[in-house]
Amino acid sequence: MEHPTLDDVAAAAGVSRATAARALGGYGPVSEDARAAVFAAAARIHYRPNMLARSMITGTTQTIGVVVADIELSFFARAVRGIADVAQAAGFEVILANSDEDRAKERAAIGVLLEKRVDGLIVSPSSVSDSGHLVDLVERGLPLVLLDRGASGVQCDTVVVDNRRAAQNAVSHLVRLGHRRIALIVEEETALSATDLEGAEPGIAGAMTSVLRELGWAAALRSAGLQPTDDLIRRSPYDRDAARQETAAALAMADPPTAVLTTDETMTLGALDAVVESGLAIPDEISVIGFDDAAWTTLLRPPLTVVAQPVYELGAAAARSLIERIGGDERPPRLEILDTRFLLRGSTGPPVGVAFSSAPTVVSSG
Amino acid sequence: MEHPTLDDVAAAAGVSRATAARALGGYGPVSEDARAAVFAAAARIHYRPNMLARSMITGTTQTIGVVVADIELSFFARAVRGIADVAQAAGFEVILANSDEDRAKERAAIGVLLEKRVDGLIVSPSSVSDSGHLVDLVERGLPLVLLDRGASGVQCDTVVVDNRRAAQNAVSHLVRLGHRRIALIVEEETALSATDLEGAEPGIAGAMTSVLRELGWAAALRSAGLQPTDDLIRRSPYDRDAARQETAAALAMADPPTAVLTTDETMTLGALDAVVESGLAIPDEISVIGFDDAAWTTLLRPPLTVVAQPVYELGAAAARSLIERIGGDERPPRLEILDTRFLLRGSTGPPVGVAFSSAPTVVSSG
DNA sequence: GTGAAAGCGCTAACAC
DNA sequence: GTGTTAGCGCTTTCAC
Repeated sequence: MEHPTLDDVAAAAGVSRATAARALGGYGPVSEDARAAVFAAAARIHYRPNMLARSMITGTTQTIGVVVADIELSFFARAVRGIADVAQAAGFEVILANSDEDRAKERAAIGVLLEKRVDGLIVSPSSVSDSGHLVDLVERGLPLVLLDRGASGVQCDTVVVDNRRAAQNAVSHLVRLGHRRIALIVEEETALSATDLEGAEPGIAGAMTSVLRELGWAAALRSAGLQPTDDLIRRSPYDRDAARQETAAALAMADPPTAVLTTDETMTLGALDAVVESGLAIPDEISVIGFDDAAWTTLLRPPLTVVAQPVYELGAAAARSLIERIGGDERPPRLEILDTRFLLRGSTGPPVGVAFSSAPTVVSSG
Repeated sequence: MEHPTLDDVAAAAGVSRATAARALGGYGPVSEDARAAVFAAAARIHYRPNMLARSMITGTTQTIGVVVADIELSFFARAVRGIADVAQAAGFEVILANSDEDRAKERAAIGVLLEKRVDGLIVSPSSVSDSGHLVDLVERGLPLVLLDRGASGVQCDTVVVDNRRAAQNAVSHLVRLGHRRIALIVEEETALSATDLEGAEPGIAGAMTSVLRELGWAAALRSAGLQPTDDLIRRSPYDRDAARQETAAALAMADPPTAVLTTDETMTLGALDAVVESGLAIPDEISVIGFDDAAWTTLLRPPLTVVAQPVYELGAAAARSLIERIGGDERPPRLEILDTRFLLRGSTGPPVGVAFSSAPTVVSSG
């Protein structure tokens, strides 16, 4: 039989459809004999409930939609694994869509997910400001959790790290080592970096991660009496080779940086390409701090000092929140902020000509 | 309105349900006026078709199930991206499940996917021999494509690379350089490596990739008159640190290898950990070839020589096949073999005491 | 404890 | 061209 139905089971067991449904569904009263007969029949004819039919009635599909920029990036791959594990343990499946940071793709993907009647959505929004479609979701009452970044005006659970502070800590470490020229290799924001950066500082989830990391970098410099000048901000298309070029340009300046911070794995790879190419010794001639603790960072000699995000946990936490919401949790939206860790390894040291000193005097003398 | 239905649209447009359906579905004859009215009404009340209801009738969900070992591994992340791109372009969504190479999880995942009535499945089977559940799928007529590995007795499209030959080529290169002690760092197969390795050699997709790579390694040695002895095969749990330990043990032998081949990224990371720890110079004291062209391999000094698989394309090809099958393609099952590339970079060179010679005499003298 | 029957939202015959 | 109608496979009253 192609797809045996409940009727087939009922017929094979010699009971009515209702009885078969009750037995299989484990609800309502069913006699032992009937139960046994139904289960035997179901097994015999390889019955599998049709979730589509069930979903039409119950209104739940036990499916969540996940929209990330690109599953190929290890950040999202790991986060999705966190989501999938929590979802699966709770009896949910995951439909995955890639947005490539493109609003139109994101909107389209969400549209399809809606038509498939997912019970909820986890989205890593491609824009902080252009979030009308997300607001719509919330207004319709569809459970939504934002992952990795916030979206302005969207009243829903959001799971992030404190990107600003994480970057600020990393740069402060460099400042403490005596660095005064600290470059930032950051992906350029297509839309709103400029507006976000002037004016009031966005909240913890009020901008794209790279913008917040840039803010943290700038804040650390300022609080050390240093200027986050334009020549130190190296904006690059989101692409390893572009990052390499920007970094190379930075290193070629008359007054080159003695340290660089990157804002994610792709930028780190490009920056290191340039550093390796330059022949500069790490950390003696140039200190490097990467964002994200990729597996390969410990393989380098010296191993790379990084800002590590709890990536798996970010996904898992998002899934947990979503499932609670699907379960009917009506509490006010939460902003969940997970801790980053600064992993001090070997790629950072005092700049040339500065003997290491734990005293901050080296810094304030600038 | 929570979820406006087709009836709501029809009512709002002042037509019957059938007309609304025809207009929205773009089939059957509809007058211009009616069309316009229906579309206007649909937009006004934010109508979205309920795919569940549609699927119940059409028998197609426009959804494919994908079961891989672990989306967190960059191999699968990239393959899934290939799948998702092709699927999405053809109007399909992807439901993702991780099996962790566990047959029970794989079976369970497929079961759920079946209940959700996916139109087809792409599976990276966790076992080559225990494939009854996959045979069932094929017998039921559900489109199935195997990714990265075959499964015995399963008559369906399979997309792989020639792992045996890829490994053989890599090792042959080392042999040509003059190496006579070439270790293999390979994940241990829980079940069937032993049986697979004695007896007749399995076909191109007749075993797990690591087994085939091992076979290739052994074949290359034998055809150079060398013995693939047990001390050179280093079987490790699938874990970076375990691979490091096995590699360290190999390097500590009285007669240590002068070259090592690994069988995937995780093994490569562990092996390199050990090599770096040992202080041996690459390639002067030890040559290394990795399997899979991870992004970081070009960052190392020297950059790593690797066997590169067309990972994205593997996924894309699987999705293409699957969608053809879903579309009714009834041709006999195909085995699609994509080409690997041997990327000669800096981590390979002649062994200590062997001046480089392009003549194979160095080899045959062994 | 069990069965008959209604109906989820849609498509697809089938009449008009 | 348009409307009416019968289901898809299931859950869930409601009688018995």
